[in-house]
Amino acid sequence: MAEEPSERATLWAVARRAGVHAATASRALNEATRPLVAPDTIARVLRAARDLNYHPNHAARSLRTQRSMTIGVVIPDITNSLFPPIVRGIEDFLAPAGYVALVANTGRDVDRERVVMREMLARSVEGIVLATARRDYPLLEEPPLRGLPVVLVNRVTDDALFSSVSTDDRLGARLAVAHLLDLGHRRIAHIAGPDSLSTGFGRKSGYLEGMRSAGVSAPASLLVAADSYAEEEGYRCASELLGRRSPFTAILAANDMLALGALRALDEHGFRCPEDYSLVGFNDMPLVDRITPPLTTIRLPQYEAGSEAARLLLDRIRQRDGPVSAVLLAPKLVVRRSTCPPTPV
Amino acid sequence: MAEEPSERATLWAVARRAGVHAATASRALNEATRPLVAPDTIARVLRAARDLNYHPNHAARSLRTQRSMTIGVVIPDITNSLFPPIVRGIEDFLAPAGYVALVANTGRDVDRERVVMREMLARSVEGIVLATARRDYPLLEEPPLRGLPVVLVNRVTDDALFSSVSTDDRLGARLAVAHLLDLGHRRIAHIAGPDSLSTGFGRKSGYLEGMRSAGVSAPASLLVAADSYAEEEGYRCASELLGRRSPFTAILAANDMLALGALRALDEHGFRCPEDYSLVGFNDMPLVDRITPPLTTIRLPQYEAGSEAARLLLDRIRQRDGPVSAVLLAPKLVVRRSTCPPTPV
DNA sequence: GTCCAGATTGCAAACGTTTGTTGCTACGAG
DNA sequence: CTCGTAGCAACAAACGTTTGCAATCTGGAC
Repeated sequence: MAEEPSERATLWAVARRAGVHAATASRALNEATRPLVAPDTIARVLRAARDLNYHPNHAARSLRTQRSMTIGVVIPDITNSLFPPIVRGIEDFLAPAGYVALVANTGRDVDRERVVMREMLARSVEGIVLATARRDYPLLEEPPLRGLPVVLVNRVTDDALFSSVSTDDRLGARLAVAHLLDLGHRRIAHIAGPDSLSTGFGRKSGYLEGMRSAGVSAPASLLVAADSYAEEEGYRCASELLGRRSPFTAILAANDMLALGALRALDEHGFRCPEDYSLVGFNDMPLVDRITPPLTTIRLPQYEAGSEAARLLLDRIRQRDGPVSAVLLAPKLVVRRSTCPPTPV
Repeated sequence: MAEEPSERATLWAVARRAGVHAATASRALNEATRPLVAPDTIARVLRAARDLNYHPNHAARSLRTQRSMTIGVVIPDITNSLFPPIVRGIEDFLAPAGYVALVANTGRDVDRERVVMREMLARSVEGIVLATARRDYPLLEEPPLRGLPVVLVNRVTDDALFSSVSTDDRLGARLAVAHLLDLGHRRIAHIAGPDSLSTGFGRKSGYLEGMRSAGVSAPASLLVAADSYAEEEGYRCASELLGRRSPFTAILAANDMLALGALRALDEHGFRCPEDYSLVGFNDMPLVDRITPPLTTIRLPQYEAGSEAARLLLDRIRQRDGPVSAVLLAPKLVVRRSTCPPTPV
């Protein structure tokens, strides 16, 4: 009775116990090849495998089949609350398919991205989900990535060389602008995100479109560009807007962190939100509904973006020459209390 | 000139180009065995490897060396802001050592944990960092994990069978209690976390110790237990406290989410924080400094906990029979505006 | 009775490394 | 001049799978 399965059971062990050749055991164990083997042999093999608590050696299988059942996920920073839901979406979709994700944080460092992708290639990932794209992103065309399935998420490149899943940033910004216009605002400022990112650029475009199509002017004096999505930048940009001579009654920030910075600036200048200035953010980060005032913002379907990206990637892995598709998800305006009609002068 | 490195270069290709045997190339490429080969041979091999853009096949190496250079990380939910810093701490420590982390979310489902660990074992992880431990956690003693290096992080088990890294929860709670006592509070209520988790239990113990050692009574009427760390539970527990006939002037919640729920309860009952009730949380989640009122809380060194856990795990992987150590990190009281002296009646 | 098709299974070669062992060369000591 | 030895490189055998091909067997049609 001395069970001693301390060493991991090998396929040969299973085969021997079932009284067959390893090749037969292999065929019996794999769904796809199972029809090739006789029913009672299948039963014997399965039983032996269970008895020995057999689990196939992943490395050996990878080596033989050239498939790692692993995909890479490259994000700027998991600590940024935008990304955890995306990562979960990816993993939850991947898991049932037997895939597993290698997640790497690269900050905003392109060199680091290069290193990380090499490392992933060394581990033979079958594809990569990339959340670090810039609008112009030559990295993707460098040789090491040649032919590797890639799906962009959240941020996209200008040229649609790769499949992507993103939120309709222009639409989101237009929704926000429309909301402010509805409330009666006309002088609406915009703290734009980096032009190099599709999110920054798209939201700015949406803002401009929204204003223009309503026949409201959006002069340069109402526009200020943030260098990054950091709270500090929001503070700086809002302060700059307030310092300009151009009056406004509302601010649309390109994301919630910028909005939080702007809120702090308003506060320190002795202004109240929303009474003096309405404020709209972007992303609907956790807890922005609990700050003062609860932030009106644009909600992005992040989890769906993640799982959709994973779906696209698996499609592409299974069918290398499939179509390149750019999925646009719809954002949603969430009205809270950081916006109200402008106070009449 | 027709460079055609489309197929991944193999070690043999490198060897051939350098005019040596694959074995020699292997030795030249690996730090540890490099001294065995002649200097100019090393140079030739290195050069050939660079020319061909050679990257060793991970699966083949794993198969041969029986080492996957991969560790598993099991957490309840990456979407919970407590965990991203921990995961980063782990990954940042692992990366320089050439290791990579497989991260899995299991929710609060023990069966899922089992499945996930099996999957990890199938991929031959060399160790596991576990953030899902309960105080009584038989799963760890089941055969599949036999002998696999495991390090617990954040939550620990009662019996110190495995190395662990956690914050000193008792100390944290005592700091919070001391702070409230300093302010003059005497009737301090506690919304405790689940007793099944070391965090819930430890913080409750710390609360009781803190009260007792100051000679202040902590009757059962001031204690209420949450079933989970959900905001909703905080709301329920605070409402229950308010409904009881036992007066109090401050609440120590076992974490920030519970505190947020409590805050909502106070609000809905028409009480103000901190004027009517002081409130202390635990964790210092992002943005709790921006809510109203900014939350006084206990900050945990999460990133350090992660990297420390990774360090312990690597130690153990390299030296299987090393000592079992339980690292306790020091929490820190962060005073904000949700606490103030009790208002005299 | 012969032959063929179909159903099962076994055989053996790969996949790309690492590493124990052996073989070669040259050099210094005796 | 011989021998031992050090330094270096090659050989070959693994690691645990999968899979094309060949081999065996069965039963049925002619």
